[in-house]
Amino acid sequence: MPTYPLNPTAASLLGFLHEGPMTGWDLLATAQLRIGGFWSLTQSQVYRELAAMAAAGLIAAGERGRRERQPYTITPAGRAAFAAWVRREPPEETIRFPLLLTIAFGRSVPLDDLGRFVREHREVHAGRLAAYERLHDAARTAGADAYAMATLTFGLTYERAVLAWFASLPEEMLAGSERGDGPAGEATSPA
Amino acid sequence: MPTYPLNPTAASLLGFLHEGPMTGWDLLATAQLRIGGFWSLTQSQVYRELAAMAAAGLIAAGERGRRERQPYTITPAGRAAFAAWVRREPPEETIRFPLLLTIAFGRSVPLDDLGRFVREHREVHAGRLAAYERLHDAARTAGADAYAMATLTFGLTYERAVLAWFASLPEEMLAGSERGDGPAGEATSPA
DNA sequence: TGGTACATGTAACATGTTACATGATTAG
DNA sequence: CTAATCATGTAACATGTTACATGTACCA
Repeated sequence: MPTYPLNPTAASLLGFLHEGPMTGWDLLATAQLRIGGFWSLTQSQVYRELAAMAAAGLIAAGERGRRERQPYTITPAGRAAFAAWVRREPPEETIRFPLLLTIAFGRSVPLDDLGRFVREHREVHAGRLAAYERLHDAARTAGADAYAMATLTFGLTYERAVLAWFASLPEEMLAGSERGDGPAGEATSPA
Repeated sequence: MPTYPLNPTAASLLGFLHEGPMTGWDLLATAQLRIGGFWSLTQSQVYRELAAMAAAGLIAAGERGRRERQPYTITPAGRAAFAAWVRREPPEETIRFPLLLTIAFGRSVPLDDLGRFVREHREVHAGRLAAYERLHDAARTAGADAYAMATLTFGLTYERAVLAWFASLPEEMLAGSERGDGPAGEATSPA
């Protein structure tokens, strides 16, 4: 066995296929829900990895269902490849946070724009925190295992930290007029 | 002006070149220090982007110095391209955290391995927090601008949150025998 | 009968990673 | 004189992104 070199995206798909046969569409949805918070993937990647893994014998295509649904089943070789992957040393995380780049070069950004960017991102994170809170509660209620809880707790912790950081920013970075941000007017700019 | 489509990595290099001519080597070091915490880049990318930007007229190569050092200067076209880039809407961040994948599939990981992975990563983050604390202090003392402080504060906040999350994990996920983890023996396991 | 959600797939390109090749300069 | 560090660059490949093409089934 030459131990086909799995990448983390492919390995995750194999991981989900341990729970039963699934189609690319289902796998994408499952992955985005369960690992999407710390491992992004796209539809295109999913189909590519599935095709590659099928060619390598790690998964087997089943019969098409309705709407051309193409289910895949994990093979013994797939289980072996996954088992080898999951016990490797995980590399460190990478974060790519474009808003922080914009802030790092903030001297060059018109203040109105910078303020708008910061406020918009803050709202996005507030929304994500709310979503994690719902997911976390639901998982706890449903008696999810400690591994699922740990990942959800990470999301919660991360989003709270990001919001705390937003709150710590000096006011100038949050200010700036509303521009293109709703039904204009109403901008109660003080001072 | 067709507004050459900058990617964030190239744009960042242009951003640093506003401070004066620099070589690829210097740019790499500068970038890793100033934005490396939230925007990873490699040596190979730096040279590739510099070559592409020079070809596009955004930067100009100066005379070679000692040791083949090749300094680049930003051109007016480069400043214009950067100015356009920096006021675009920044996309959302992407995080790719392999350890969390390993935990998500933790059911399939031998407990000793999982514990070791978690402990090792915790140490890495403790080290990074310490590094951020030093950088943050130094920057404050040196009177760095609010933009630099904001990015350093992000690093601090993020690393503290990650460590808090590690501390919140159930003990089983941190346990497991020491294996390959130093000069064996001495394992004062209590209880 | 027309729009929306489902579902798969490809193509083209951009970006990121790893490894290697080459050579200059400095410090010991 | 030799090892370490500085410094640039390329090649090959892996991964990620965006856009498009195609068709099915459901539901109002």
